[in-house]
Amino acid sequence: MSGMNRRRITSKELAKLAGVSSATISRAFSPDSRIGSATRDRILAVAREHGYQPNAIARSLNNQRSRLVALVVNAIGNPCEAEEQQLLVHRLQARQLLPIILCCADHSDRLQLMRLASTYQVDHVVVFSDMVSMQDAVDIFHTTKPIIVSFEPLENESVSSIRIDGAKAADEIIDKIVRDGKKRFAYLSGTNSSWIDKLRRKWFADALAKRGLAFEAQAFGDYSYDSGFKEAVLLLHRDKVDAIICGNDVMAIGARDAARRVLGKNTPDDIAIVGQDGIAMAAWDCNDLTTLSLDHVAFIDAVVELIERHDAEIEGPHSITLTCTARWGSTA
Amino acid sequence: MSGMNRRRITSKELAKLAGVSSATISRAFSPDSRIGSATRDRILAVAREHGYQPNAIARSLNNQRSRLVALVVNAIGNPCEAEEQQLLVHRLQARQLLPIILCCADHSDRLQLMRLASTYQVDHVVVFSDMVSMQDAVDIFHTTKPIIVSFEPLENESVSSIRIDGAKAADEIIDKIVRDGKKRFAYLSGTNSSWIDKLRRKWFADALAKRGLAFEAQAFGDYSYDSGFKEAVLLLHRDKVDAIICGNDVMAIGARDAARRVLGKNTPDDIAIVGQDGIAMAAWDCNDLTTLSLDHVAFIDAVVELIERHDAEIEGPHSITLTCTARWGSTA
DNA sequence: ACCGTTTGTGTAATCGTGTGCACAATGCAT
DNA sequence: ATGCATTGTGCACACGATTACACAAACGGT
Repeated sequence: MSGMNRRRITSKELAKLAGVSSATISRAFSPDSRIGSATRDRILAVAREHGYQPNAIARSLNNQRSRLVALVVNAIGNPCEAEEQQLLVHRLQARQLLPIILCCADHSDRLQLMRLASTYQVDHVVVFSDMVSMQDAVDIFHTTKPIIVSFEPLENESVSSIRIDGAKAADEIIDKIVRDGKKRFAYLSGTNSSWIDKLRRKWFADALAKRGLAFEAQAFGDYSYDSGFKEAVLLLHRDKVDAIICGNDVMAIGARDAARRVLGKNTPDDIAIVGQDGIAMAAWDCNDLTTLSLDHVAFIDAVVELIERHDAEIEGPHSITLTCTARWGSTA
Repeated sequence: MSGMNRRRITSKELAKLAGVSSATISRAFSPDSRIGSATRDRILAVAREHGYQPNAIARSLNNQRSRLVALVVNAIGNPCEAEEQQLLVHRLQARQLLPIILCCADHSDRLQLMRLASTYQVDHVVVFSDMVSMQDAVDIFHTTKPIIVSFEPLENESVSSIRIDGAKAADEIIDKIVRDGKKRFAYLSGTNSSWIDKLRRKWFADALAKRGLAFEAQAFGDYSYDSGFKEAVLLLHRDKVDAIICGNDVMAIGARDAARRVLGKNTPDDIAIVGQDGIAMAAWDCNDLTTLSLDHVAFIDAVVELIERHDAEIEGPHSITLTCTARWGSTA
């Protein structure tokens, strides 16, 4: 039992050992299939003894279903996505689906990476990353309708999507900050080219416009703590803003640290800082961030619902909309 | 080109379209194989036109190599592992290997999960998690020698391992804290049953013993911020300790917050707090943690080296040892 | 005793590639 | 012109499972 056997036993060999045909072996492992219960028990016993498990690769080839799911993400470590990734992986595993992670952030040729995954005949594709275009995803996985996490309405027949709406929550947050007397707002983007970032910014810009205000400055980071820290120093020192809306929570923490450490300004009295995502870390005592938050569980529920709908071969694209809420901390 | 075609084209169909046999199609996609360059160009053109890519599942079945790698981890979100996971996934992708994540933390039956992955004939297995035993990993992936991230010397023929040694760094850290006048030490474990945790604790316990001291209290958390916070309150209030060594950085941050918030004690004057892992967040200005740190890049380099050695079919187990270093912050 | 149905099993085809072998065509040296 | 090495291509089988079909055995009802 222990140690390393060079080769894995096949159904045909097991068949010989159990004195049956390989078809019967297969049936022993298919829950509802015509087979004598005595035979099944005997086969399972012999199988266990020899460490036999049906080869999923061969089964996938025959079935035309791999039970693999491609998850296209920006990065793994980034907490904004990590909590959702963790939840989704858990839900997939419970359904006996295996996730293949495609990590876009540091891979030079994202399209080639997606093509590689598509050759593995993945059953589902979930695109979390805003670094790949919807059209590329559709073209590359042309037999597998992708599920796109989108912030804007996508009108594409070949895509199911989850839309996220934070307009109302952004309005509440801006309302509070303006009533607190802040006047000069800046937006700290996570990237300079992503449509997700553009839409998030629009939620806050609209809320400001409603009150006759606008962003007086804008900076571009890379969703990291360090970039939040560095850009905030510039915004506070050069542009003299007194409120910074950040593209995610991690940059917001960096910005808060920069304000406190470099300029000696504290939240929320001297300046207001707002994050986005609602990661667990934002609620830690040392951070206590005000943030535009999304219910991660509801979010992943929506993804799973789309996957199931897809599994059941219900035709047509489908779209689910989720709304963000404001989570209040002591930074705004 | 755009939109969704129900079925994927096969090599036989493409063969008909290009006026060759399916064997020639296959050769067109194999870099060094005897084929006329004119034929290859023509085939690749037709393939591109029809969106043909060879089916990796079928190829794997034929090749006996899947180019899939199973990564057995505790969780995805947990920053301790996330940085390394990110690095490793990047390196794998550069080698055209696809990672399948097995997430142990929240899955009730970890062994079944590993068995599922093993049916996909993964080429390599990397076990990061301390929640599965070495023997289970060897038994389940009996044709695939696993690579185990271990903290103790493993003498098993069927395993390659990476050992991590933090004894010297722990000694340096304890030395500093003792010279600062601290006397009552506590250890805050991440789990109550893991051998990784036991060994980490031993590094510090040995360093204390060398100075005629010992841990006066021990608590068990779950590697999370909240558990660090809660257990630290108990340790400080009930056991009156003045130094807490934590099983990872995240719990250390929780403990620091608890000390400051609940008991009004500050580091490093009133109490000393030490983390482990050396995650990026530990170095953030708001944390500035003293921590037993591991060079993540060197660590992943070692993993990749073992994978390559395994790929080249170099026989025999191999083991690489890495040493931790102390990273000084303002908490101890 | 006969017929229809149900049950259990084997045979053989299939999924889409890769590759050893055979063989024709070409190039080169004598 | 002959012999030999090289190149390019097709045929056919293997990889390891699933499953439609066929068929024998068992069973129940009249």
